[in-house]
Amino acid sequence: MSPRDAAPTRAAIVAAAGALLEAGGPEAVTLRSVGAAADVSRSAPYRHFADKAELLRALAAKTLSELAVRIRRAAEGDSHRSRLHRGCGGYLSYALAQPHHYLLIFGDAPIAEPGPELEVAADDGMLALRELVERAQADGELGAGPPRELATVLWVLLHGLAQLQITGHLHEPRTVDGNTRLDDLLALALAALRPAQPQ
Amino acid sequence: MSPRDAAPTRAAIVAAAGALLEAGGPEAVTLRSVGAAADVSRSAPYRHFADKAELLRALAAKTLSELAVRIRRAAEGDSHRSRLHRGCGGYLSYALAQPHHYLLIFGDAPIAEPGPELEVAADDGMLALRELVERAQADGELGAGPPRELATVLWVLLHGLAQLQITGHLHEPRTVDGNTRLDDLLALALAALRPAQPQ
DNA sequence: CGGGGTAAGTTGACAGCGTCAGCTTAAAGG
DNA sequence: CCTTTAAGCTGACGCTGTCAACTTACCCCG
Repeated sequence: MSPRDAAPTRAAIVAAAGALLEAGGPEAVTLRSVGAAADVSRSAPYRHFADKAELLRALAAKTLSELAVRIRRAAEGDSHRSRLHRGCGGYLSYALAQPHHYLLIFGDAPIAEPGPELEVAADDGMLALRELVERAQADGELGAGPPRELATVLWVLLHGLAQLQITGHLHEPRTVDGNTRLDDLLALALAALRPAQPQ
Repeated sequence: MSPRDAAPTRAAIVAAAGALLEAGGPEAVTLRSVGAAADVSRSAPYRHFADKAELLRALAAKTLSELAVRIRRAAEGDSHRSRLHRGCGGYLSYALAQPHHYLLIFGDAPIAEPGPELEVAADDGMLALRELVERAQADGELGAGPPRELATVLWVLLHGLAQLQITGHLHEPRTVDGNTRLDDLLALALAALRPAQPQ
């Protein structure tokens, strides 16, 4: 093996971890299984990452930047729903399509040291939401207020929906009856945020 | 030991698990440490619970019912803030005071089989939020809409705030500058939900 | 052109985890 | 008093993340 081309092996390890996470959830991602899937030994990742956590952080950064792309792309669509609604729908559908990846980013485990890569991705994600808020305010779909903080509130709402839906708490005992779908909750929330309905 | 008084040992085990969780987080709660703290051996819990997960579920039910109490108690207070605001503050302050217990209930781990105890507690919690919504609607602090679904939206918002604050994502890169506190975000969100501001 | 130097990769080992099997023990009932 | 029953204990297993020591293959410099 060559001491100069460490990058491809590193990429293979991250890719293998991502595939295992998507297929079998967090508990399927062990260093041994990742090594086997990337055709290296169980402790080869330690040459590229200090830690299992650091490996997962590399995965999280990739997913997070993808999320921002999805929000913007969804907002540009042309369904009958409002632009704000489309952007939020993009957030949710991406989160629900890759639940394990989403929870890797915004789940329980606190991010000890974000690292520059992850910070950039997180900033871009928040920027995408902020753009959404500013356009919605211009369109009169959202009331006045500081866009930065309103974007955070919107994020909090979307994250709550995504996380509770993924973990199944939204369906649990009888909080949401079978007919109330996630998208209806989103519509209801956005309607409640709409300012001063002109009758 | 007596074969008829299994209850006290069971209670001691649950209490020990709760104390360990609060003190040292989830990874401090191992069956071995729980056993040691309850003065039994490492596998004694298996006489009372099928599983480690079942032990934790017993803990979750206790915490969840306590949460409903806190919401109602906080709503009855008499600060200068609105009743809705006080109730929401009660939810958040309880979640942040016992972050590990909160994440045990509403964190990443999906609840496989809730069990009747947990269902009752969850129903009561949602009822407390629904009462809050209905009173707020009567006071004109919240717009019209189905109380049940609006309570779910409110819960989603509160959970998003609590979970992101606990995990540290809210403070992360630069989503919320140092001065913006959690309570300000709550106030902003509730203000955005207030219908048709006069003036 | 050949021998270090360097870093990637491998294997062996360790402690800690959840969990199960088999044993011991103590209290209750006939 | 002796049998039954269930609580509790110890030993063991496979799994995990992680580290240390070793091997190997490539690059650079003399």
